[in-house]
Amino acid sequence: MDNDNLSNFIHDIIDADLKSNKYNSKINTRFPPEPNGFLHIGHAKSICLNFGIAEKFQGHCNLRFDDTNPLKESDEYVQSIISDIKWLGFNIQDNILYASDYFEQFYEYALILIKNRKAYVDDQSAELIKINRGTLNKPGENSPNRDRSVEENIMLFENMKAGKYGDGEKVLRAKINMNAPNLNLRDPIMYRIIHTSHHRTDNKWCIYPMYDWAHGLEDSIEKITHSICTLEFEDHRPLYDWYLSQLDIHHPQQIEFARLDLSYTVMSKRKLKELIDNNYVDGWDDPRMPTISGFKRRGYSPESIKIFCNKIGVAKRDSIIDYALLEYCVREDLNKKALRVMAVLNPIKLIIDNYPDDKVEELSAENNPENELDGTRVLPFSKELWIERSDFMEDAPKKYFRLSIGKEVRLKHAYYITCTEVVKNDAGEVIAVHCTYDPKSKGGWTNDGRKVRGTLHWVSTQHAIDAEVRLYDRLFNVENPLNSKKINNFTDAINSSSLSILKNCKLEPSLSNINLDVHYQFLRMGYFYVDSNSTKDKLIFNRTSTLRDSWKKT
RNA sequence: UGGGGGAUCGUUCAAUGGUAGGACACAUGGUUUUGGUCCAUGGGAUUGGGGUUCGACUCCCUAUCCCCCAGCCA
Repeated sequence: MDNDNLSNFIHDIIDADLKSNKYNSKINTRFPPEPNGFLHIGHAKSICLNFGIAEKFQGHCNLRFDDTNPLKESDEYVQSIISDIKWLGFNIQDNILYASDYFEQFYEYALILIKNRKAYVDDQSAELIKINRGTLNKPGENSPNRDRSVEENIMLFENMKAGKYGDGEKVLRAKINMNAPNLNLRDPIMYRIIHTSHHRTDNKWCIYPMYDWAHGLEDSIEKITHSICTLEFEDHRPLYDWYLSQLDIHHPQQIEFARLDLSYTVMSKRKLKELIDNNYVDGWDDPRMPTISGFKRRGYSPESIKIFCNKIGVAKRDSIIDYALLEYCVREDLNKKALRVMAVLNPIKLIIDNYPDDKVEELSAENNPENELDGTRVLPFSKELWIERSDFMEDAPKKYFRLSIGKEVRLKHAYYITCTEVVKNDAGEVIAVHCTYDPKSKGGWTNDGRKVRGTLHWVSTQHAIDAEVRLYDRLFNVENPLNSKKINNFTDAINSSSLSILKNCKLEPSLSNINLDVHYQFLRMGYFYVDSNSTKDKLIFNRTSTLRDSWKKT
């Protein structure tokens, strides 16, 4: 990945900081997910940004779990996040950290703020705190508990920690300014009481730090230099800075960028979970999901995701990236590495009348025209073949290069054939096509200068293996399901045909010894990848993407 | 209408007072044993109005539009 050439406004800031020796020339970043869901491609953007900066500037990037809310988090999510980041190819062996490992330190820091009269325990109910916070246009009102003595605050805070109060009975608040125009500064809550066991600290704690209190401290403890987050945290930066200044500890610079949004999908963990919970998709790794695990199962390569993340750029304005760009990136990568094979998805029979009944020929086929090193394989050829239903048409339009009666086409790697006759069932559906072949065109070529435009893929019926193939389309019918005038709820825009399952597909026999981790190109049909639920007895392929198709029916 | 951000081809990212450029998408050709790949060509943008300047996407004024914030979520 050549990200040395990458640049964006954050790189510019770092360049300037390096020049002024702001952080002793050591650059540290972090990727801080909350383990409350699976990672999606928006996270991949952040991962590539943060790990990419570490690579480019010879620094470090930590994976740090922001596990400050036991109500929503679990080890299952921790494990999925680790595995997704490893799959993307970033080295995190020694860099997996947890906010929960710093809880003791956070507590000590809180005591310092209390002693400096910068924090107090508040007994007000959640409702009251909300009311007294004021509104966008109205200033807040001081809590009656705001001026408790240091001693009383320490005692109450210790009691909070010791579990003497129930959930919501007390909170620790920073004493800043209830009149601040920035709502985040109106005595924000630092600790709340939650009597729930935590996936790592178990029942050791019943007070848990809020994001704003914890995040800067985590960054500071880890000696992060550039704390990169998304735009909605711009309003939180004054608070981030306030906590660190009060404590007078290492002070990273928070920088905000616009999160990734992709057309025809949704990107919030909450919405994705809603799709799962309501059975619109099969789970976090459903191949239609914009999750890392979804893309993996769909057959995207980690490289294609990284190419994409580096191509979309980093800026501060809200934008929606065209899904077509993602598809371009996966095609670009897979075109180089996918092994070409032949598979007929919607089969009809092709009978070569002048080919000997029992003869079987072994033809040689290249595995990848983009890479000679991928070698060749052997294809069995015989009198009866499967071809694609859409490759025959009775009344073909002018520019149809495929099969219709009287027309000659090439069978890839095999022979020229000319269509002679079509067989239909009682319902008028085509069930078989007859043709003759030209024995002199073996390998799919003659020297007589004949022009044969169409080339079809095929599979010998007696050698074919069966498989199920799953075709995927966009999950939503509108570009921006969360903000579309055409619909009320985002689920109204779900594409009801985002999945279609083909159960009668015929694959060339070389696919019987399948390699699970290989990306295939089914010739002329697209890129395909073995599904994780595939078995020896029931082979299942997912279509990663179609090929670009410049042929448009009139 | 309190505060914080942001407006550049259809989409997205650049241009840091000096020829508005790239990528994707689209269109048209060429090559081709995949209607793939590859190659070439084309159309297409500075939110509006003023100002400063030899020169403005960039600086100033003004108007407009969009996003975020009133969780004991992150």
